[in-house]
Amino acid sequence: MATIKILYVEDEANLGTIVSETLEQKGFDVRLIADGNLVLQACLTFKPDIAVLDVMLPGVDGFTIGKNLRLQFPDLPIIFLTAKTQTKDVVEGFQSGGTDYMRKPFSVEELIIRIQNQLRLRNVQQVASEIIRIGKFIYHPKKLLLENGEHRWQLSSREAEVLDVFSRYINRTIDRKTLLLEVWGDDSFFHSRNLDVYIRKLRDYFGSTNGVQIITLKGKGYQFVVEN
Amino acid sequence: MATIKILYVEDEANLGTIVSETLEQKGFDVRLIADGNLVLQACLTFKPDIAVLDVMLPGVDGFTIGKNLRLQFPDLPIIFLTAKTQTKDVVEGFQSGGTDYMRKPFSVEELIIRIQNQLRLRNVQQVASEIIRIGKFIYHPKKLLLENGEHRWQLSSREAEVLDVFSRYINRTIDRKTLLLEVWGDDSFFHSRNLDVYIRKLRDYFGSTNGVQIITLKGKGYQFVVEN
DNA sequence: TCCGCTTAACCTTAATTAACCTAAATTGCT
DNA sequence: AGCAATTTAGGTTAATTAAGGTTAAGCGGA
Repeated sequence: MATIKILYVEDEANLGTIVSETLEQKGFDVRLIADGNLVLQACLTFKPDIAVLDVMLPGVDGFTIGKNLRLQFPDLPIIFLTAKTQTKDVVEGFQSGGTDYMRKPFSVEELIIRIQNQLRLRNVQQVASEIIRIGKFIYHPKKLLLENGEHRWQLSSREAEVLDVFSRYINRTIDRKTLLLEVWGDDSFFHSRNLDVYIRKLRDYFGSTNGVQIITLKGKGYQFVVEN
Repeated sequence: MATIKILYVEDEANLGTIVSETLEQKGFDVRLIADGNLVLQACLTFKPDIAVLDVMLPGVDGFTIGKNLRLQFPDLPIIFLTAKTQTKDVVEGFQSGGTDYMRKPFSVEELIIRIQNQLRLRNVQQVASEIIRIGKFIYHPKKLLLENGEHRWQLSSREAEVLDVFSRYINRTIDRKTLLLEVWGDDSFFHSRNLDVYIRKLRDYFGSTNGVQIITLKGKGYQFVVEN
């Protein structure tokens, strides 16, 4: 594998420099950014393998950045760093799309270990995702095939793209905007009407008696309820 | 798959019991084991979705157990718990096959979050079967479903959000401000009128003869009285 | 204690907004 | 051209918010 690229967002200059240098000594390619507003842009150009975000940034909230990153880069591992100690901050961190969470002060060695761990987990998961179980249904994302005991459906590509998103949010809520951004790339009015059409198609596939439901959360999105 | 199964290895009896009970309250199926030598055996019979290992076990070293587990169960998420603070212990944790690592003392809430995070990273399905008993009613928060023997109601998202708060305050008082802040995020005048509307809807669901009452405490909030 | 004032909560309706659904139009293949 | 998939369109329905009149609890002063 090529060098691992780390996007590191940290506003404290001293800390940022020290950590960056240490990571670079260990062979990582580090892009240090102090301004939270530049993160999305940097992700597009730098294409990091992992993002490390300080949460306590001036101006923008690190969790908000995390959420936006997650929308644009569904598979990017994100480690939050924060001085906050309350459990609810940890909760918020994971809900904001984080894949790991560390409290400050932290040791750089531990950060490195956790970075490597995240990359390892991501690889494991990517290999494993050939088949996704959705209640009594089985979805083959690579083949665009959805089946249950009785039927199999060859999905169209749009149908599959929407279901891909849903399959990552089993028994969780998906906001409409996430869906629109991931599938159509923007959340304009027309695409929104469009999404309605595909929600309808998925609901038709799942039926009303198979323990898989897409519940509308008006003004928010959907709850993808899957009974086991 | 039914509920999520957690293998929890902990030799301190008190701590083990408390954590197990809390996890069970949250709907997990927990197998508590005190003796590290029994872990492999328990994994074979119990088939957990995730393992939580205390590292400081008498006799066997938790890291060694982790390594063995990893050999036998390459995809099992493992969270190490330890009082050790040194970075090298964290390093050893991850090298021993761990997928996450927490320092003692820890909050059970954070443990739950990290468990769910590990499961999410592995695409293990979360359960939709969590239920809350409210007198003769059963509320399914994940499905936004309220039922008693006679009826079932698919709640709207706002109705469910308000009931979510109430369900945490069974036979206790909730102040109006708490409700407003949790559901609408602020306690402005309009949202306050708005809350009235939803209180009314909930009262309609519960009816006047089913032993569930929302009693007004004027100027303070509500008392959520539930007979058993 | 009783009366009246104040204020919070109740209740109903209207307005707004979001989502649903169906079908027609368009696009993009082959 | 013909077909399937996708997008566009618009009428319909439902959830939510906003508004305002009504009721009643609580409180202070006589």
